[in-house]
Amino acid sequence: MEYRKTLNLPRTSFPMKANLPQREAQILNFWERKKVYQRIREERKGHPKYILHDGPPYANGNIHMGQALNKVLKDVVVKYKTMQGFDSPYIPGWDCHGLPVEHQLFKKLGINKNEISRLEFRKKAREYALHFVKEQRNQFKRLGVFGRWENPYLTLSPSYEGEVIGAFGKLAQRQYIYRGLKPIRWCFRCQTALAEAEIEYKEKESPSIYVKFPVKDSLSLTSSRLPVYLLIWTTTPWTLPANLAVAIHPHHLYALVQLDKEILILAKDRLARLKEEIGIKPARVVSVHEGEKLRGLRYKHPFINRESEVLTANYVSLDEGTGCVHTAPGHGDEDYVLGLEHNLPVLSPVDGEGKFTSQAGDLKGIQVFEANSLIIEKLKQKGYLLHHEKVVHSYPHCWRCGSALIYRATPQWFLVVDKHNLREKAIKAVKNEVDWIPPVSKMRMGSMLRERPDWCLSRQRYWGVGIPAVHCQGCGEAIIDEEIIGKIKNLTSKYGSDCWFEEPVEHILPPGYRCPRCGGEKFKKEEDIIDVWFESGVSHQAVLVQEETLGDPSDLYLEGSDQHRGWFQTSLLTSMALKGRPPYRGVLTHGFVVDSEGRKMSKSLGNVVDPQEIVSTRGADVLRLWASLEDYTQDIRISEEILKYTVEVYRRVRNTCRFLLGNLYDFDYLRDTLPPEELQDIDRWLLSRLQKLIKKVTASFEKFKFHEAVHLLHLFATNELSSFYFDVLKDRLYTFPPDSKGRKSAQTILWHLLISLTKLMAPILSFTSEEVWGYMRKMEEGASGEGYSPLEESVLLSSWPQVDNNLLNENLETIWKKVLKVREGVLKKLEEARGAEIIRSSLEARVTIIAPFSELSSLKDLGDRLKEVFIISEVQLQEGEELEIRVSRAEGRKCERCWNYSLYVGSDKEYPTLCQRCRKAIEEFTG
RNA sequence: GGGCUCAUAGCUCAACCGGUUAGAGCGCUGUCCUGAUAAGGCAGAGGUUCCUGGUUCAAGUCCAGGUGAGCCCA
Repeated sequence: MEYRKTLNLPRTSFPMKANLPQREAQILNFWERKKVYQRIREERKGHPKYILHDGPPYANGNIHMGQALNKVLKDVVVKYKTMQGFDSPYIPGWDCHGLPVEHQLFKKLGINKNEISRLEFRKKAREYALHFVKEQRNQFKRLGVFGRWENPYLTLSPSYEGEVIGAFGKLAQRQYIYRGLKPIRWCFRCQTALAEAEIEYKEKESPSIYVKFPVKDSLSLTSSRLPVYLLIWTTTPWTLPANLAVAIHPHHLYALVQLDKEILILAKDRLARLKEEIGIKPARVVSVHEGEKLRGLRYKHPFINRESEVLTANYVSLDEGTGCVHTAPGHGDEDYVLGLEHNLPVLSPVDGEGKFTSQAGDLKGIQVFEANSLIIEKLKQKGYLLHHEKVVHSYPHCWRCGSALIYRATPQWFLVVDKHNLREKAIKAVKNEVDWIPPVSKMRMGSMLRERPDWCLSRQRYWGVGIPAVHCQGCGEAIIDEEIIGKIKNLTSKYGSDCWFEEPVEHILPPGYRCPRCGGEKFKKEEDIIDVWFESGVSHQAVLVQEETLGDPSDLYLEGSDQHRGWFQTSLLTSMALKGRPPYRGVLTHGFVVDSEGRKMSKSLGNVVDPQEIVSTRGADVLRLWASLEDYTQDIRISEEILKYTVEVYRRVRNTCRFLLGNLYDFDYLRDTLPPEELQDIDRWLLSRLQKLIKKVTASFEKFKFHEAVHLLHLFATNELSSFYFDVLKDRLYTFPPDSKGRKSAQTILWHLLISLTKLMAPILSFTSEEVWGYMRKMEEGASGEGYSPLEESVLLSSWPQVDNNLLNENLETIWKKVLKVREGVLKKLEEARGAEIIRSSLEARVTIIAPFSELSSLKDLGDRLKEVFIISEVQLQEGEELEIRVSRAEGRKCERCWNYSLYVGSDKEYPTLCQRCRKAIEEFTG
């Protein structure tokens, strides 16, 4: 007889090979068809809310690994909270305005700003942004991310834009907004401001000059009667008319160096190089002073009737120049910031064409680069030029027209960070009102807030929301008026931000409007747009408040660590200023995706990993698992090796599910479940272990430590299930009569396991858990024969497994811990016996355990079960001094059906190849 | 250059307040099974805890410096 057919071997159509790319498509389809996300919303209505507010990714290009990671982490949080019973709607958003779209589009069109009208361009930009919103939406959905995808929030939607203007207006009303000068990169050929991304560095030849600035009260430094000069170095002589300070390093040493008939002040450490490079011949070093000591020293401008003084700054470097840095707040970033600190005016006597204005005196009308030689000549005549040569250096150029750029100060709109103690309040809120994960974020946020300058809100761009200000044509006054802003807000909310640029100014102004300063009647609209960071920064107003399913403040913002300066901060500042509290109760940050060496991804390094490729070759669940496998508080590595490992973990989980499904084919949960007291010891033990797993995994999810949860699940599947419990169970599952108590006891556990594990992994392995869930439902329908399953239609509609304290059994766990310890020793001895060719399969073995009485008792209690636990054919227990394990060949013959060795085999005439146990089973089977 | 941070087996992670011989899983090697089978079991080999110095009876853990890397700013 073919006894194999009398066994209850696993049966399932759940495939071992996942073939995720194809299968996931079907599951996505299932979710869509069954409207699972919508049904979650309906079923959670009225439950406590958990709001994760989506930081809008930029609608430009396909999604990259970082965005994929970010969205998956968000999805894991939302799904977990949902299964925990929260009403956790997720409304994804996109950042649609701004430079990257504008820049990319200009590139694509092959034109510049002057070759297209603003409105025409904006129309194209809109299409461009919306195109990528659509693309990215599909890519995110493909990752299995649940959310209100059909109606996301877009920063270019009229209602959002209206809120942006409203927020700007309110801040202005509360005097947070002012107008000031700030140097920006300027292309005088294109007559436009340029952003960092639009700058190309190219070699350029510039003059390199060393200039002497006469010191006024040199007596404080030296008793010498010789004239004393600060020696500065610059490659932009044309910025000298705007010189308002000399910066030196506070902690470096500066030398007074006597030349022929003069004394120069320069950094001591530069002296040797300068002797070499420009050939100065010092007679002697008069004295040496710490930079700090020279602070406040006054000097005369070399050709303008003006006095300024020496300031100290940490950015002063001794790598080049003289250590005395010519400072023109209107012509450089560092200069500007230093100037702000010392209340220097932002002098910038240069117009949009790059020509000097009347502020530059007799240089008026001369183009700045052409003025270089005139200025050098002037310095020479006055005797202030120490040295002059030419250098070739890397210099910023316009990406479009290729001309050299200049720094030029222009009027900009700012948000004052110190108004009404905003900065202090924000820092306090960071400290006391927000939960930062990981905790170091708190410090980082705090120190960034402490240091940040006022927020420049204006951009000289096309693609964004116009700043709702008007300028009086008569006196040039820039006006922000509550009434005007109210009107713009309404118009914009209805028609979108184009209306600001479309409508003539008269339509916007209230009838008979006059300039509050000069009474003028003619106005023009502000042309600048609002910084996109301001747009996304007010999403708490435009989204959290406006969307009735959400709420303000939110529970969590979850973004990459770059958002400490970005969204976390802009959102915090605007919320503090508008509402006096943060927009979030918690902030979670993750690191950046880097390669196997920990280096960032870049095209030039050739180490870029594409999420879409992972999805199409290995599946979204693999990507989701990868995102959950690593500790995201640090940088997250990805490589072929790591992906292979991820697939291995996935395989283990999948096969565990398959084994469970395969052994439950004839199990009807409602009919066959045994109550705990009727379960076998080992089964109750496993149930206790499962409760602990649920407890630990839940705790990990609560702490957002997904990698911990994954490790726990993987470890459980490997150590407790695959290598022990399942292995032991096989004999009972396969060889016991189908409806025997022993087998049903095992199956009861398997069912518990399957349902719990499937749920525990659902937030992460959403596709696979849904797939498993579907098989479970089908099984249930089949078993009950009623086409009805007690299981929810989707695992994501089900609830998180609860720990059943009644199933926890410390006593059992202690006993089994001992048994497992002994098992370890047995396995080692079995391996030795295998090596000595005494046995091959462990069932060929007979094991004798000699141990002290105290150790022996728990083993004895197991009785016949003990050999099952060791998967051997015979076990003998003996009392002895200390633990000893002996292995020999089992007696008797191998049962053809269960493969156990027994003396009974051969004794039965009817079933000569069976053991006693199988004989009974067979009778049940045939009878 | 400044702010914040990281570095533990080939990989992913552990190691409470400083306290025995730094632990797991995967991978690797060997091996068994062929009734989870493009599965599964067992055993074994892998570590100068990035480097240098210091504090301490004792350092992966604390301190200083260096190297490499990341985010942000300049």
